Amino acid sequence: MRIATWNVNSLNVRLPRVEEWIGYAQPDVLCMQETKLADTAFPHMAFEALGYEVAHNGAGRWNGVAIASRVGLADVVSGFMGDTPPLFDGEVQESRIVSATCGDVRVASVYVPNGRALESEHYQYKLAWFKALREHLDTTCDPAKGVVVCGDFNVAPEDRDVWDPKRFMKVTHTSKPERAALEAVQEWGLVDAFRLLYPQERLFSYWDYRAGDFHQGRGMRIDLVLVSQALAKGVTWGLIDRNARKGKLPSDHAPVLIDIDVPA
DNA sequence: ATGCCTTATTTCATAAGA
Repeated sequence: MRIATWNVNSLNVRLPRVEEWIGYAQPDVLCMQETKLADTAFPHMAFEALGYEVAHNGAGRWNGVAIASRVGLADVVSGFMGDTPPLFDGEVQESRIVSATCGDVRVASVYVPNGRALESEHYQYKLAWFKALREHLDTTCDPAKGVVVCGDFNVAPEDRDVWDPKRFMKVTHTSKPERAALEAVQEWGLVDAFRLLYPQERLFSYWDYRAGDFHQGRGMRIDLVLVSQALAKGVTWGLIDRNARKGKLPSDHAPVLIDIDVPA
């Protein structure tokens, strides 16, 4: 199974690039984030034409996550669970996770809140959201089975996952609490598939649009494919498709794809 | 030291991203 994750930064704008990419990357499952679409506006026909079923959780304007699959799409769940209590008083439920069973694998597409700044209430929300993700896994998934949680985690797991750690001292995406929150999710029973394939490499999945950051190599690795132990043994190949960040109207993120021999 | 760009919308200005 070839599974991929891509923060598309508006599927309205990016649909031609996504269609092109599906054409040559041929993912079995493509998780997308920041579709910025309402469910009613999702371009289902474009994906059906390519042989994919899609589960989408979106309210328009902000956020929005999707799973496109050509190996089946069952038991779709939008959000954490039907009756997840709000993370804080007055929370507007945001569209940041959708789950589905594709083939024999339970897949989640996640878009972790940005956090904005260490002193921001949005940072506290980010940490709370991570905790809710862990609880979601605890209550709805089995770590002994085939599980993939992929998406834009808005956390660089280690210093080597940012272009210059010195410049990430007092900002989000690299702080200890954020990394601990990500680790708590991984401790449920998930490993970073990219690091299985590339133990040392410093490769990135996001580059700011500004200041030529992409061509200067000023990036971060914040888009992750986390796989359960049962699947980790079957990870055979993968890459971050840096070419998809080039050219006309690119997303600011590149897709990450991973090939897995899924045990029967 | 900071912004640089891109997107969507309650659009010709603002919010958000990371």
